[in-house]
Amino acid sequence: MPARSPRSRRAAPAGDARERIERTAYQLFSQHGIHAVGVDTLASHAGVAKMTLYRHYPSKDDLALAFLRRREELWTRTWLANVIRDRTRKPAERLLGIFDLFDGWFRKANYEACSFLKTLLEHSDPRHRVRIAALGHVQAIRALIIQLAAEARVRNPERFALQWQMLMMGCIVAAYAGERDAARRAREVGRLLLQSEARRA
Amino acid sequence: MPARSPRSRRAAPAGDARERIERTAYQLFSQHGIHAVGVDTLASHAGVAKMTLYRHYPSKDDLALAFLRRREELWTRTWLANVIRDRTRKPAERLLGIFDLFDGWFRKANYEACSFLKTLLEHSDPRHRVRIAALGHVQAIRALIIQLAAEARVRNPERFALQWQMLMMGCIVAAYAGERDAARRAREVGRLLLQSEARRA
DNA sequence: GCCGCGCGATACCGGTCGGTCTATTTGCCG
DNA sequence: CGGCAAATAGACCGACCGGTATCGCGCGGC
Repeated sequence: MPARSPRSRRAAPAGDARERIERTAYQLFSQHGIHAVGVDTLASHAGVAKMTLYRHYPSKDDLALAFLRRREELWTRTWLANVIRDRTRKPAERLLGIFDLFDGWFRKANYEACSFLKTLLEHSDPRHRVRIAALGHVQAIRALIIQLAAEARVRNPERFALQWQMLMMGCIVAAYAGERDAARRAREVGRLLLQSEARRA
Repeated sequence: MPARSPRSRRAAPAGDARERIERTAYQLFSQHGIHAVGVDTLASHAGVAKMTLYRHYPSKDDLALAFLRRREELWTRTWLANVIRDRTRKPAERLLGIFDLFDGWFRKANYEACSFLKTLLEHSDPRHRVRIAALGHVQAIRALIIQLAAEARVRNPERFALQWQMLMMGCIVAAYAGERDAARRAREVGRLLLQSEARRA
């Protein structure tokens, strides 16, 4: 239990509103982007008064930040990282498995692309908090790949990870442009990259 | 001369406003995205009355369409396609030259990323005219790559072009995320892809 | 020399934006 | 039971959204 405050407050109903808000923000923001969803829409979809929303989050930007954090928790950590590690113990296969995972993702009916990229692209001001946060989440994914690359005993994990992530981002965008086989095609390139970078221990 | 209408109209001052509008739209839309720029901002930056703007373009969407067309003319055709063809006659070098060109682009002070991708990502409705147009422009780029790939006698030009374009888009996004060497890293992967796909005649 | 039209300026339209305020209800706690 | 915190609905704010209407000016063609 996440220690609501110095002194224990409500028990059952409390936190319920906050959770509904954040869940709704996750759905709407990830599907339509942040700019495209107004706070009124958000509050009504969450079944919550606007004032309740503003009690929990000082501004829409803060809510956007919370959305990105949740996205990292659900998408990056729970979905990407964990599933990849559960699939196989062979590091190279784990890297390639990213694209197998992507393949299923791309075929979802309402494929929403990567929220971090969408957020990044829709905030042109480099000093904006939300953009900076999105950037951090992109780098968190890179950190993950660096680790996998190191386990795969790649020559230069940092460089490799940058290239691998470019492949990932490229196929995410390609899939959003309607290319159904983007993941498979990216996987083929990934295999090439892996072959050229791998060194036997 | 583009045949202004059935009967000749004004000579010198006419079309001036239209040109200013479109040039301003190009600057502002490519830098900040379409949603982020309002028509009032646009008109005032162009030094034009709002009504003049609406006389030339029925709606903001139509102006956005014109912006994308201009982007294809200036960016895709004039910059990308022509420069690539002028650099060398060797098809494989032309393909790799894309990333050399990108390298300079990424280092521009106000690097604005790819307008087609940004437009695509900020329109989630797949039936929206502007999104569909952006998609068309992305495919125009692919057509260009397919041609270069065919000239390079690649095994499967369509598949190759899709993979090559994923590399391009991936490094465009990576550069937007602040990765200064994205073009060089993408070029390395491109060389791998080229080596594996090339067949000697 | 006058008419027409492209243009600029400005006010306006209904709607939505992010954000605030108030008055009221609800429900847990000591 | 009384008090307090959380949540509610809804009005309200100034600003801006895309888009329209009106009017007056200046210039070019007949």
